[in-house]
Amino acid sequence: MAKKQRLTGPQRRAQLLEVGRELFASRGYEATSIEEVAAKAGVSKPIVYEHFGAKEGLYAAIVEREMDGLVQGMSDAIAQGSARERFEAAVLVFLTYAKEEPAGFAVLTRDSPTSSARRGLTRVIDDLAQRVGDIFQAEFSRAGFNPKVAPVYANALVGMVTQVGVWWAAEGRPIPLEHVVRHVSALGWMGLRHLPRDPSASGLRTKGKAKG
Amino acid sequence: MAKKQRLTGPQRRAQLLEVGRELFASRGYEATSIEEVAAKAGVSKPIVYEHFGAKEGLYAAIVEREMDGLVQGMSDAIAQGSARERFEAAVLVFLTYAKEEPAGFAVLTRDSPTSSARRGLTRVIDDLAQRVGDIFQAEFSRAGFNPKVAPVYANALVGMVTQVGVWWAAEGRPIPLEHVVRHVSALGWMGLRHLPRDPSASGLRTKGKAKG
DNA sequence: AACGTAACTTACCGGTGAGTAGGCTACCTG
DNA sequence: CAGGTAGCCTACTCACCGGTAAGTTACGTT
Repeated sequence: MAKKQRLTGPQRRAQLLEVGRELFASRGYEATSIEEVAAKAGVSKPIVYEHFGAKEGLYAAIVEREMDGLVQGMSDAIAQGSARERFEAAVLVFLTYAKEEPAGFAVLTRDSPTSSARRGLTRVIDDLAQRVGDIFQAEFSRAGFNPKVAPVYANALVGMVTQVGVWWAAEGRPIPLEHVVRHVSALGWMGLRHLPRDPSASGLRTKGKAKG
Repeated sequence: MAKKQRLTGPQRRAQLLEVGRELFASRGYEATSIEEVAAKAGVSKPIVYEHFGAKEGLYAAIVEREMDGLVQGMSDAIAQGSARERFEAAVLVFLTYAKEEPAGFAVLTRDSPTSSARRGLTRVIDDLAQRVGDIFQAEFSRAGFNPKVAPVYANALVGMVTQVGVWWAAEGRPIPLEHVVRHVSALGWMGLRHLPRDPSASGLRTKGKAKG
């Protein structure tokens, strides 16, 4: 136990976000109690309410922070390059995030509280898919495809990467990050039909942080 | 309100499974109470416990039934045909299930109870991915690929179809089933690179029920 | 009609967890 | 040192929910 010490408001707030993220990640929203969060932060319950108002407030703040970091990283990744390079870069950023921020990743892939039912799409990943969908929509129109089906592809790709990330994390990352990125990229880009026996050569840049 | 009427054991059990499925689907596991299930079935709490022992028992029974139906349908679908045909057939069965059994689909894609932590893999979809992975493993070895990466592809494909299904259902199915199947199949088979402008001709059979 | 039993009920216990009222304490400032 | 205030705590309330004990009612069978 660290020495019980008074923190400033912002410091305590940041610590609570961190602790809450860990707990929501491992237990899920409903199964995590504010009491637990407070205890793990070495503080009493009302402090949490002072900072975040309610349980959902804490959850929302955590999700928003994670979302921003991830989306920011992905936006940077797809800013330039060929279509394929941008695709690979996006996969790389996503899986890097899954690796380096496992708790944040777990929160984003888990269920949200039932009450926050924003416009039918409840899960957070849907939000990400929608952002990708917006990008696709533009590209599709430009390339002469029917833009109405853009969300299908956006959701397919996001779901693909997400599920791989979930499996990879749950399994203790049995395969190096770069290999996973290459295989997923190969599948997304070339499809099952033209899978290369060893998908390696692709001018892949190996750096890329997800959080700002 | 229907006339309050005594049912036989099996009848009541079936009704409780149905009611429970609906509630778990819309609220999630933790946020659904047995009292709610009992009330919606027009019956008192102990009846539920008589049939299923505990809350998790009811949940497990529901999940198992849904899983069996879905996996059965998919097994049938991939029993014969070329690789591509089997792939398309599997996608068709999966999305047909999402369409015709929305509640069951929602239960399967939602979070599971935290306590049933079977060896790290908690979510049900992971289970499905594993079954697909087993199939892939064999095919990969046969085709001279590294079987260790088979799960990557299995999870990628399952995640792809799942997320499309979630989006499609949440959005009120804005696109006909056959179109979604064709686009997803095209992406999975040919990749982003060789997307056909109108992925239609493919000898797709349009029937296929998920449940037995 | 008497009986057995399957279906069902009321009424409770114990525990947990969200959220709050009101007070205490360390520290900075004049 | 006086006083304000930011950070913090104890001690509740209230509601809900999982699970159970014990008793009641409908109904087919002999």
